[in-house]
Amino acid sequence: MVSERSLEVLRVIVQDYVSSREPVGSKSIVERHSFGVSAATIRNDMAVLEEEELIVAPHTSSGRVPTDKGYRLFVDHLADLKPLSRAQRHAIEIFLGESVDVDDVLTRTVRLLAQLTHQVALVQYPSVSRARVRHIELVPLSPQRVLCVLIADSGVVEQRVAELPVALGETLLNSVRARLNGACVGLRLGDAVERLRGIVDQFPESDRPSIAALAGAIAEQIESTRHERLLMAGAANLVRTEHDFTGSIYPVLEAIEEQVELLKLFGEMVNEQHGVSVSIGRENAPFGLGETSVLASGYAGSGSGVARLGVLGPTRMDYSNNMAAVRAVARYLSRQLGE
Amino acid sequence: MVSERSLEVLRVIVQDYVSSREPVGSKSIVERHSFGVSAATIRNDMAVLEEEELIVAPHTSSGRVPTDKGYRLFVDHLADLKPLSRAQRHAIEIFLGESVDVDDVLTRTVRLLAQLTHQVALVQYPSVSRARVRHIELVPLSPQRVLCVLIADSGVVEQRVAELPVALGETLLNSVRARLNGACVGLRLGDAVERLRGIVDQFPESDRPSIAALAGAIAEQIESTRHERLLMAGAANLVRTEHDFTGSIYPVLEAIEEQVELLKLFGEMVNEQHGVSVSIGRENAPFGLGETSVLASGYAGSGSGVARLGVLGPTRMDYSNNMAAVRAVARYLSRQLGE
DNA sequence: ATTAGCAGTCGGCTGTATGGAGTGCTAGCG
DNA sequence: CGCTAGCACTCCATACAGCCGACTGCTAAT
Repeated sequence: MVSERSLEVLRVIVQDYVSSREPVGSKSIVERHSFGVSAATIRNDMAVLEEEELIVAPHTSSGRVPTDKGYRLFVDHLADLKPLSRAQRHAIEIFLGESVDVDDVLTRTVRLLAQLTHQVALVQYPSVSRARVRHIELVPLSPQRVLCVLIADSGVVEQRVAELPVALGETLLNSVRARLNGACVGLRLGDAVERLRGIVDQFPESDRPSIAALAGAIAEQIESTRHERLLMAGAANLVRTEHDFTGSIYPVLEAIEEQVELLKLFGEMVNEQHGVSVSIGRENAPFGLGETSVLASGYAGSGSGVARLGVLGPTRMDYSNNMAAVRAVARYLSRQLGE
Repeated sequence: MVSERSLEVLRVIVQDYVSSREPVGSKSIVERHSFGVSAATIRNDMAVLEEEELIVAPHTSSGRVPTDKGYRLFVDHLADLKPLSRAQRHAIEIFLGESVDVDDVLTRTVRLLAQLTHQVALVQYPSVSRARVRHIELVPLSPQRVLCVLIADSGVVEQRVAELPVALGETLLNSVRARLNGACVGLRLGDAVERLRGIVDQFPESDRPSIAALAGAIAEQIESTRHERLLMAGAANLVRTEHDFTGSIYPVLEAIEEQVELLKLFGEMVNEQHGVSVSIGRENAPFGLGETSVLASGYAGSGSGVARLGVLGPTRMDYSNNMAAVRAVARYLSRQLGE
């Protein structure tokens, strides 16, 4: 039904439409590509593609535009990820190589990705549910307020202030610190939460309320790291591509800032460890992103535990280039964090 | 030259233009406000205002629009900061009251401010140059890598990994930690940097390279906190007001993401401790923000040291409301951090 | 000083004509 | 049977003309 050449036609329609932003007609196809057949033949092929709902004509007599289904076929079978240019690889090395800590490397990564793809870039903080506790530090701020610092082996540092109902002396605090570290270091964060509950009972009754407050604060910290965060960069790029949206980009930006829907989407997308997942157009409608495409890839932090990164942009985007960029950055980031 | 009534006319022109987005004519003024004079009289006043370059007519025969100079006069002499509504005050209390740490309170603040003003909100991290060292923690990650955590009394926590040329044993690390804390706790961050240099000499020669690496990492951390950061929220609001810009909002969003120019602008704006500073339109041209206005106010973190927060939006914005919101949020934030 | 009236200007909207791009269809060719 | 050339048709985009309405500036009268 759909001949080999028809698919080739679909490919060039996607490519030309992405680069020119104009519906592409049969004539311009034979001009720009050497199919060795005439425009009329291409038209027949296009009729087949339209029959299959892979392309559509915005108006009775205008060129054709890929449908969501067309893009889907393109990324699944037609797109060849062109490797990044030497300059681009170099930029990744240089730019990410200078990072000093986890926050820094993620901030740099998200900016870099926005620059490489010219889209909105998103990086999820490493999920630490499977990371392990490296160290717990308690710092008295005032007699009844203690800053709890939790350091995970992924390099992530969480902080929180605990309010104590009863003041704790310095020696007791030291004892608590030692006990906490002894019990929790090396545990997965999830397991640490349970262990924390048992610790309270090991202290004299009078101190328990305060120690319970401390343990509770740390448990909350661990929970809050599950409460995942997202870094964003390149919002300006969305504005640049505003013409590609039928309505306003306002709800899109809102959804991005809101984060929660986006995190859900990320969660559903990435399943395989490697490889870039693509979610196109209406597939994202439940998330208020019906006119956007999202590319995502998992990356592995050192404490294992997989997090995601990717880009978001109009359905009409350069999938080949962007998929390659996402893949490369994800790989490099995994390597960087693994060290 | 400019009569009392002329100024009143300017005021209503600003107000009406802001709320209607349409150039305002003499007729609509006498309809909507009770000046007790006719449209022709208003026209005479408007001629004076135009003479003074406080308003301008986009086309030969259309209503008038305030100029940058007109807005300036308005905010300096005509605007009355209407106090926030009871509901708004309540929202601030509720929303910020739940915060658990400095990062959290700033994130909430910037979102709140964006919501109250319907503009892009900006919050600068508390400058800690005058904050004091509360605690330094060293956590070995591997024999030659140590995570340095620096806790300031403003509640800010900085982290960085130091690479050691030679491994340090646990006891030595403990000794270094004690020495560092003994020397630096209580010092202003700026002073701590100098003190760090002297410490290296107190250890045996063989260990000095590694200890120098540690001290260097901490010194760098302190420096990097000067390297100021900005939180942003409400980018979607900028898109909503896109019509108010003659060109694209692309360069505006870019400037915001870039941060550096914006930080300069913030730095130049806020001088007095209290009160909201306003920078209007072309006054911001050197920063690539010639069509935007920026409202800013200082706020005081606990460790003293003043940082800024504010909003950015099109010149045509509701100055009265937004100045009130910025002032209220700055005050509340100062109080919150002061506790 | 204020007002009423009037002429003049210009933006924005509507309706019409035109050019051009692209399609679908059909008949003919290898 | 696939491919091609040609043709009639559709519809968008643009330009242009004309009209309406809003507003101003000016002048003369109060």
